[in-house]
Amino acid sequence: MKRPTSLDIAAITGVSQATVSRALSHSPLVNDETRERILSVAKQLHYKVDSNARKLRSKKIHTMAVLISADLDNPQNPINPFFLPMIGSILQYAGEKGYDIITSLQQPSDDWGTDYGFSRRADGIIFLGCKDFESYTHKFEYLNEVGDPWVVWGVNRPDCARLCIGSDNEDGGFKATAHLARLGRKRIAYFGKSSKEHPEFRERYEGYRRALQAAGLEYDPRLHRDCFLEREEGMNEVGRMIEEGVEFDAVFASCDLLAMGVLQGLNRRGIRVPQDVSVVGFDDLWVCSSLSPSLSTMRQDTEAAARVLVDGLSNLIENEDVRDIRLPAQLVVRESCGGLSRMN
Amino acid sequence: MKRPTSLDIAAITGVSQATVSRALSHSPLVNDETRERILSVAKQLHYKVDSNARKLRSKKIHTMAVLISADLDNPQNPINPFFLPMIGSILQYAGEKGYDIITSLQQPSDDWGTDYGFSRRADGIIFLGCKDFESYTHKFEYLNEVGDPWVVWGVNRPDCARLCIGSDNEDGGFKATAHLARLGRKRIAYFGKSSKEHPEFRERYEGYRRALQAAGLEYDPRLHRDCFLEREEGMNEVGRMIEEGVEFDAVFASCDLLAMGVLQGLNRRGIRVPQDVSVVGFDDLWVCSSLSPSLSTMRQDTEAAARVLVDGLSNLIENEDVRDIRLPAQLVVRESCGGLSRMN
DNA sequence: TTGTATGCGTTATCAA
DNA sequence: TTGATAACGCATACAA
Repeated sequence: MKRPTSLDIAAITGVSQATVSRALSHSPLVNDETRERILSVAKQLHYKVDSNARKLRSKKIHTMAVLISADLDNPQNPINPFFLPMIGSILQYAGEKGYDIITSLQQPSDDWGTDYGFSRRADGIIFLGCKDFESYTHKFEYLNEVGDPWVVWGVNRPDCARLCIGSDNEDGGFKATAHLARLGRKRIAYFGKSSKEHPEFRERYEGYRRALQAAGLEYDPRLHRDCFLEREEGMNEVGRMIEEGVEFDAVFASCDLLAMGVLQGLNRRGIRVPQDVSVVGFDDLWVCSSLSPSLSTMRQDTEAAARVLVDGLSNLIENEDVRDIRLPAQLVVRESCGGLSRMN
Repeated sequence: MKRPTSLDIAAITGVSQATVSRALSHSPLVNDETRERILSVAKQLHYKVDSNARKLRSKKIHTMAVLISADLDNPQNPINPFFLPMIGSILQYAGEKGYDIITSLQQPSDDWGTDYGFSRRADGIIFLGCKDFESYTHKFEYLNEVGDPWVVWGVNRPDCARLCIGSDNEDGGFKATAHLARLGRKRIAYFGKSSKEHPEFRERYEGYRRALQAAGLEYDPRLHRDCFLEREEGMNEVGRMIEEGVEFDAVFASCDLLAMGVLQGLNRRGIRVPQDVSVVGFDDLWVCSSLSPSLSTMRQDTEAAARVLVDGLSNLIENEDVRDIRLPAQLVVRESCGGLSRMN
């Protein structure tokens, strides 16, 4: 089947190519009856605008690039499962707003400033996470220099990013820890990163510290366990803590994957959750409700996130005002922190 | 910063624009020394080819569309987690092969035949799954009429698709069931679809039937439980089976999400896994090893799948020979089916 | 409200 | 090995 062009439609309809173009881009400068005729012929021939020609000619190309933080050393599971529903909602919502999405993994070798804007493949970029913000700083700065709009999820670094969107991590860390304290837990451990290279985890850590203070609990560095995103790390780290003889009765893990590892580690050592140790995670991965014990966690609203990201980037592209947004993270109580049971 | 064009590079280098274009597209028709000069200037200016101009002019646009099967009624989790690592690997591998990827959810309203090829947004389409193949048949047929190359994962329908790629579901279903029979299980239930609308699950079901026969076990329709992709369905269905008084000592669930629901349902009723009932799933989602009991399953190799899909579509696009491929599914034994424990 | 003419930044064809 | 020149299919300034 041959692909028809706007010239074909014009010839059949008996109008000029320009009028066809106008009719198809919903220009008001076209007679209703003419438009009807054009649209009907276009539909009959299954005509679609050549997106490349359109993008070449127009200033805006109505396309967003989504760059996903990925662990390329782990081909089995390169993308953090937290991002899955977010990607789904971004695809859905951006589609509704008329944006195409091109997706890519964050490659350290890439030159984002030119790979998208300069090659005119996208009007702007959404960064989903960023494993180590510091090491990418110069890339982001170059992106700013080039002038391409971009938004980043999670990382709160207004010094560098024109628009930062994420959950209110400090508040989330506070709520999680405060809940554990309210349950009477006195020796609450923090599992996760806390350095400035990982701003979103650092914030959760700061919330943890504030909650300890608010509850009158002393901070003990031995309860501060440095680990990152993997289940295995959580499992190993909790084992190490036990071997070191550190006493604890609760764990706030800065993400659910770590929390899952902690649950597994405790389980293997016969430590009961929540009777002996309460555990709260962060993210609310879909699997939390299927674990046993089911995992209490700070829920991040990925659907809202997707909307705010797409709207924010869209505003940047259109040169409208934007402002950073912190979405509230919400405590979801399940079995792993005692109290209510069988909830969800 | 202003975006440079090939004309700018030409002016600076003192050659014609045509030569610049040739140098940048690795044409052999250009003097080595000239090429060096051009590339160095291009690099200095951060020049990138305008992909829209290139795609407009050339026949092939080196872009694949990935259409993901999605449950749009479930905005919280529209994409099946099974696809996550596959998407990651597709992005990675297609990128290495020089293909752009545009991603979209399968919208029932879309006109795939023209939305991609006719709008020249992609050279071909990869379908990740398909909730109900029958209802989409006419769409696929139209796609064939239009001549756009496409590949589908999972569904084996050579009558319609030029290229079908998936796991060997029948063999997988057989192996899972045969393993349960080997453990001495006599009353093995099948959870999942079995109608022709869902070819990949039907095949798993057929493997189940064949294994029953091979083991000399009688087929009992009461052990044949119709349900689909959700954890909840698995949980509800196992409850229903128990209420109906159907005796069973094993479950082969046609996907891990169902199996997870089954585990939960059994757990709530105090039925022990694997002592009372053995459970085997299908997929090997990343969470299988974190459940308790950890879930035995038929592993689908998503990384191999990604390669085969991308290579297959690439071959279709280049008019080379293709042939359907069934990747072997591999039994992964974990706690839920007894036998070994603490494996993985 | 419509048509004419031009150009977006490439790749491809031809001639040199 | 290179340069001039013609498309690619559309959007838009301008004229009518």
